[in-house]
Amino acid sequence: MSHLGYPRLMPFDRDHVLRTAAALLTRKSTATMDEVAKAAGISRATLHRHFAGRDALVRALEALGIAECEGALERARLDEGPATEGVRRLVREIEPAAGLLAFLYSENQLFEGDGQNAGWERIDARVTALFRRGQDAGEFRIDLSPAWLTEALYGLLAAGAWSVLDGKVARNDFTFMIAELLLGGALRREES
Amino acid sequence: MSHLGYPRLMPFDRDHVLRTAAALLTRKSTATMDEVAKAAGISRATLHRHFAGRDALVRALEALGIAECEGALERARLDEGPATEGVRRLVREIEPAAGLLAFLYSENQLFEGDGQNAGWERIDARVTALFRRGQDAGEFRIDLSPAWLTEALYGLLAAGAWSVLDGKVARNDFTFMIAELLLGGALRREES
DNA sequence: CCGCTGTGAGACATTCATGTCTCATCTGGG
DNA sequence: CCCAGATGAGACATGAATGTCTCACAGCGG
Repeated sequence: MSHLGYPRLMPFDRDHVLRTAAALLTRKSTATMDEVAKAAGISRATLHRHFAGRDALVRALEALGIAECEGALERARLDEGPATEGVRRLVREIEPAAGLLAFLYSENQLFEGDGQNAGWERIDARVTALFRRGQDAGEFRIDLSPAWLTEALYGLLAAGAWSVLDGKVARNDFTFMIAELLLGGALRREES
Repeated sequence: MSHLGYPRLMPFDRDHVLRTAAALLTRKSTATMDEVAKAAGISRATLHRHFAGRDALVRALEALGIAECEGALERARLDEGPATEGVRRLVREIEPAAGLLAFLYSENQLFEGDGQNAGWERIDARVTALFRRGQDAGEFRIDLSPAWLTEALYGLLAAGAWSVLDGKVARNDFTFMIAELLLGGALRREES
């Protein structure tokens, strides 16, 4: 597996580099530019040719995360049908990006003070609106604010992603666990 | 507020330093030793006299977090009464340490590979046992594993702590929000 | 065949946090 | 009063990551 015999010159694949970096930084948020480059199979020089520095790389990852989120929001069609099903679709669609989001979730603590990226605000607004719609429709309880439900969703996504990475839970259970806990909670229902 | 007129020599207060460091690192996880020292009102030299380095400081914070957790576990008396009330008591008791735990929660991603501190394993075991007891008693649903409920609790505690820091939710709602979401979920109940 | 473009490898300077050290000063006890 | 202990301030060396640069070479098109 180490070398395939062709240490040839690879053309630069921006998307591949970003996704590899996301996967690495999710596991090791302090990885150096050199480690990122090696993980992506390119040289540090090339990495630096395309991303001015670590900040630029993280910002590109943030943009990727925002794009993935907005794609998931579109595919989940949050405006259609019951809000409950919208939440389930959202969790399902966002699952592939959960690792990247978990990294950004812990990294974004640094962005306080300089006004966070407008992209996150738009995403927040759409998710919050979903929970508010569910409350107005009588599906969701009204004693938990939409803002908190949104933050709780993020926290559960990150917890789920890390739990999968640590092998504490099975990847196949990811969507079910998060959606079920967020929607129904831990308490057993009295079945009708 | 800047100077009280007495820039005198302060005796070293280990607990005060640790708690100040925890508060700072919760907001800015990359704070330098110099920033930690200034925040605690001591010189970098003194800080380094008592903590061999950043690793030692983080480890001391980890030990503090473990101690706070175990204290909360004791006070919550998880073995008494319904597991549901045990969860509520645990969240209430652990609230003062939530910021520190949120920091350690994101920092502990680094500890992978070298075998994490045995203290966390003990805490994990006690919390997991609480959820399992609730399942056995018929209080909690059985299609969500105790391990996931434990991880979800950590994730919600971190999300709650960061939300309070960001001013997105009120500090007074912390315990209620976390316990209610974890136990009951977002769905509205059919009241009897 | 030749030249252009982009890459890999590595050298190099710079920056920054860290860790160690010295020295002056303050505090408290004998 | 004087000495021991501990702190604050700052200088200094170290190491790591970063950012910049050069050079050789592979691919690709004319």
